[in-house]
Amino acid sequence: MIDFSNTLIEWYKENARSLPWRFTKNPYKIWISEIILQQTQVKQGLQYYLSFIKTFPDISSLANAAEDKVLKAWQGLGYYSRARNLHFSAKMILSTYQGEFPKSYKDIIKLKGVGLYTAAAIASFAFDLPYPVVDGNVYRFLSRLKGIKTPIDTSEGKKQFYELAHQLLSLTDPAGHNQAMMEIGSLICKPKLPRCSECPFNTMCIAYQTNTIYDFPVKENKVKQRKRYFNYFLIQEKDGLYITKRTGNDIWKNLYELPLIESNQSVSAKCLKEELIPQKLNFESASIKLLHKTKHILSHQILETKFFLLIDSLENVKSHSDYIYIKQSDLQEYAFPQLLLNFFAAIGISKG
DNA sequence: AATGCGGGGGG
DNA sequence: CCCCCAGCATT
Repeated sequence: MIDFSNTLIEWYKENARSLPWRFTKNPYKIWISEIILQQTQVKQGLQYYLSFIKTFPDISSLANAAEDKVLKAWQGLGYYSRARNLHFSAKMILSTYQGEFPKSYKDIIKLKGVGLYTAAAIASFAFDLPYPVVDGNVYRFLSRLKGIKTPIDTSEGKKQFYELAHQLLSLTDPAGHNQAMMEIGSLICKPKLPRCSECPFNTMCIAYQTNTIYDFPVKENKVKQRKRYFNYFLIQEKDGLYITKRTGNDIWKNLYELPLIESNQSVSAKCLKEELIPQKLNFESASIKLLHKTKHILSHQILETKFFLLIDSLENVKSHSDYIYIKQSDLQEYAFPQLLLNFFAAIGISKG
């Protein structure tokens, strides 16, 4: 296995991308980068990393911030529980570890939002500890290299790939080895059109040698998408409008949005005006007009969304204690889901 | 073991 | 349209 690791690390030295989190041993910065890069590509995460570090340069600045500010820094990136967990864990490091980032794998993995992959990444990159990283890139690379057909999304598969990665891991340079495993998966052993001719392992790669690269990795789980119907209401007053905070265990928890009625099918303006708005918002004499219509795709939900301009008496609006009146110019102070940002941009009210 | 959680990109 | 991406928490 020494040969494998040496070849891998040599390849990495020649081909690694220059990325900001690769020039630091600061566990805080490495932590932030790893959380941002969960299920997120480098191209999309890079700017968020730079601005996040600028806004929250260290553990205490993150821990002492309001959650709204942390979510605002995360706006548009998705999987917002990552931001909430980062904030929670920063406070936890302050109170439990006196502000010093934990140095052992067993303490690192106790942080909320840090699982097997991220703990191994932080432990190896920041502290040179010999824990193997197994992410999507590594699954793909190793499954092709060894011709492993165990589905990667089963506990048996996870165990098998973790053990293989552990067995291959360099003990002299676990950090470089781990970076290299993911980088070769990302740059060479890509899902589509992998660059096998440039791969230093092509002569020993089972998938390449048997011309079956697209048979790997094997996955079992099928994702089903749920359809939902959102009806949003733009309620304007003077130079401002009403927004509300999403609570509860659903998408976009703790982000802001417009007053909403969710229906179980597509509904007309007439139906909203005559039935749903009186029923759910208690507005008896609202007049509404369709402004914008869109389909927003999440990985697991399809949101058929309509936006209406709603006009009603001020007393009715104000009776909703969870509606917050803000000036349009203050929209940028609040974190909105991408769906709402798209709407604001489409009708030209402010740039969030 | 199964499910929920965003959003962008590529073929 | 499809699948993929530096995963994790909850149940």
